[in-house]
Amino acid sequence: MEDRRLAVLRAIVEDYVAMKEPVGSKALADRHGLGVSSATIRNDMAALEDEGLISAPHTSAGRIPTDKGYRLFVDKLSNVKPLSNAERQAIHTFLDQAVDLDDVMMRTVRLLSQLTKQVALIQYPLLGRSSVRHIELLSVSSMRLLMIVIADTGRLEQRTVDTGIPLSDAMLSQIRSKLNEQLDGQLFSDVPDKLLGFASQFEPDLTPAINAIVSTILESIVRQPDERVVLSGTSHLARSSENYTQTFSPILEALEEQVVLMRLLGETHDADALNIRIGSENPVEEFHQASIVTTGYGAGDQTVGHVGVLGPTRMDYPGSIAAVRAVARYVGKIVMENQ
Amino acid sequence: MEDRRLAVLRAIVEDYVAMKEPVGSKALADRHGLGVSSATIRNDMAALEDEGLISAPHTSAGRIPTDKGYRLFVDKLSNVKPLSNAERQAIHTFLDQAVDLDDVMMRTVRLLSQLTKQVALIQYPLLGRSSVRHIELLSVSSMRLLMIVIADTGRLEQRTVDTGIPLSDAMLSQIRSKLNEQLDGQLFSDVPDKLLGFASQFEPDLTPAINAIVSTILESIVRQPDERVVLSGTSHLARSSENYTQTFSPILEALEEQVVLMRLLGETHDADALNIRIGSENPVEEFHQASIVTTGYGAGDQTVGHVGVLGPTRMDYPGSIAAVRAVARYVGKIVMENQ
DNA sequence: AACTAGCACTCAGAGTCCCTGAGTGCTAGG
DNA sequence: CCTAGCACTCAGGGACTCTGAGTGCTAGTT
Repeated sequence: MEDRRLAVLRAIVEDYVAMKEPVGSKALADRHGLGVSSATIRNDMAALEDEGLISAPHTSAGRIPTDKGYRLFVDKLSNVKPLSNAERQAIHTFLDQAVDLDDVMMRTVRLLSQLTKQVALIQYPLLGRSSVRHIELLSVSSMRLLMIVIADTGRLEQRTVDTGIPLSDAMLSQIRSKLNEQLDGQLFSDVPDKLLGFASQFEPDLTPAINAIVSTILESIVRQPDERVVLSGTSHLARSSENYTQTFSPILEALEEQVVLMRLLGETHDADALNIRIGSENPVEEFHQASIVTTGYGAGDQTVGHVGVLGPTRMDYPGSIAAVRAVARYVGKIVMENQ
Repeated sequence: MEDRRLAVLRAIVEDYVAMKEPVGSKALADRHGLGVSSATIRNDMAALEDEGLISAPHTSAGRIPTDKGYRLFVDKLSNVKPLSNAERQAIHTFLDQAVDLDDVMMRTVRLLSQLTKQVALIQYPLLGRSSVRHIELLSVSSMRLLMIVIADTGRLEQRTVDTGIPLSDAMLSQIRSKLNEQLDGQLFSDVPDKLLGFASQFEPDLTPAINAIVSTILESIVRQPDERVVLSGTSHLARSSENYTQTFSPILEALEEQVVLMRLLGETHDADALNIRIGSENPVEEFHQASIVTTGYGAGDQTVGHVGVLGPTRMDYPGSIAAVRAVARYVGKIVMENQ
């Protein structure tokens, strides 16, 4: 009988997700082959309500799952919903067309939002976990140069540096080679150490210029708050959220805050495991009406970033999970194979 | 009397923009010092309606301006609304903090959307009008290399190239120097010409590899459809549009199409002049309920990109125009001074 | 003990009706 | 050419009713 109660919960979640309307005992008895009458289901529903798994918006309406109910469904009751071959195919062909990292990121969110009909988000590969491929220095004017850091994930960081003193081309290329000699292939997290005392390798009168360069490099790779997140598919959110001024507009606003997006995606729990936050479980106030499904991407257990979808708590969890997983796996492969 | 009719139109536009409600003859007579009675204003309004400048949503409501009415207002009746010093100051300090081109673009749309309470858009500097600062080639693996094109606006394009045959480091640096020798400082639009017969400068067995590199360069700079547009402030749109499922969701969707955004921003008319499209004047179906204010940015008469805002036809045109102009001027300065 | 049938009860939402007041157009007079 | 005044229109809001989906509970059945 305990089993049947859970079957009822599952049926409620599934029907509610499909119909977007509170579901009643009669509908359940009819549509799902539970083998009992609606009266029995009513008793079960009353029990489920006591446990806080479902609730009724008003007396004469059906029940809808609570956040706790969705949580139980996700943890215990949902079956994997494998992607169709066509969908798998679409992921591969669409992402393979990407020409550079920006393009990969953009295509990923596009694709994921189309697959899930929700808002998709992806975080650029974290610098801390990738390594330096090359550092380029270009003189812009006599006392100013452009520095470009290239990561093995294809991510680029550029900064202008005011050297304070003019640097000859010869000098510049010497600095460049020394930099690359000592940094190429190093993990970004190791870079600060490797750069300790870097200026001492050059003549003392160059020290201020060298230090300017070094500190710009450090700044460009440490700068965590700048970790970029891109997203797509906000129009799906518009379509699914009914009471829009109260919930929707704040969500849109929050989605423009990089810091908030980082919290949504970044708060890593179990490394690259799938992470689901349902309604009020969410750390950010604005998203108490929404659910988020995220996972890490990268090579093997090495997570270099996160990707996921955001939608109403009433979302198709099995479908979203499958899509996020599949896309994450493929993006990981693409980003890592460039090195 | 013709003058008064126009004054009435102006008053209607201003009141409607401020109140978001159809405005009636009595309200006009009270609030604006037109010096005539409401009955007279009613006659004027009837005339304006005959000319198609205003219309009534229903019999017992006030009037609202038509697209044609807004157009007349914008062309003839609106006064410039200068920005406050605080606003000017905000533009400077906020944009000066930008560390690279991506950051400039992002900060610009943020700022502009906050200033105007509307959706702000900006187009990355067009490659065709800027010139090559440097081309970098890095070997990734034996037969694969990473090519990075750096524009004088700070814009970066990167591509991976499969050379087909292995290239020694010496060879690579030779190619690199030749490339830069011939391309540095050239306008992007001249690059294809300059690269004609480039491969003939090297040994014949390198030809396929060189050609792969050359064609990747060409592809990366020609690729017009990839011209990027970024935007911000969609939540403002959510707040201002009332009948949202019909108009709002499609707009959001259209805003995710780069091609559409390009049409909105890109269709250059009078070089860098201010460009305003009101409601149905708009080339894109989805935006018939919206207005767009755009202008070019760059150095002097040299437009390298466009920037603007998008909002409901009922928008504060004088304010938007002032903000767009001021921001465009400053962005142009920043982007150009990096060279 | 577990299920079912049946019944009384609740209540959101849709439909109807009416009223109000903002706003109009028109006409006659200054 | 303007104004005062009047009759007219009609969206929007409030009050009311009705309906049906859905519930909880109890008594009966297996």
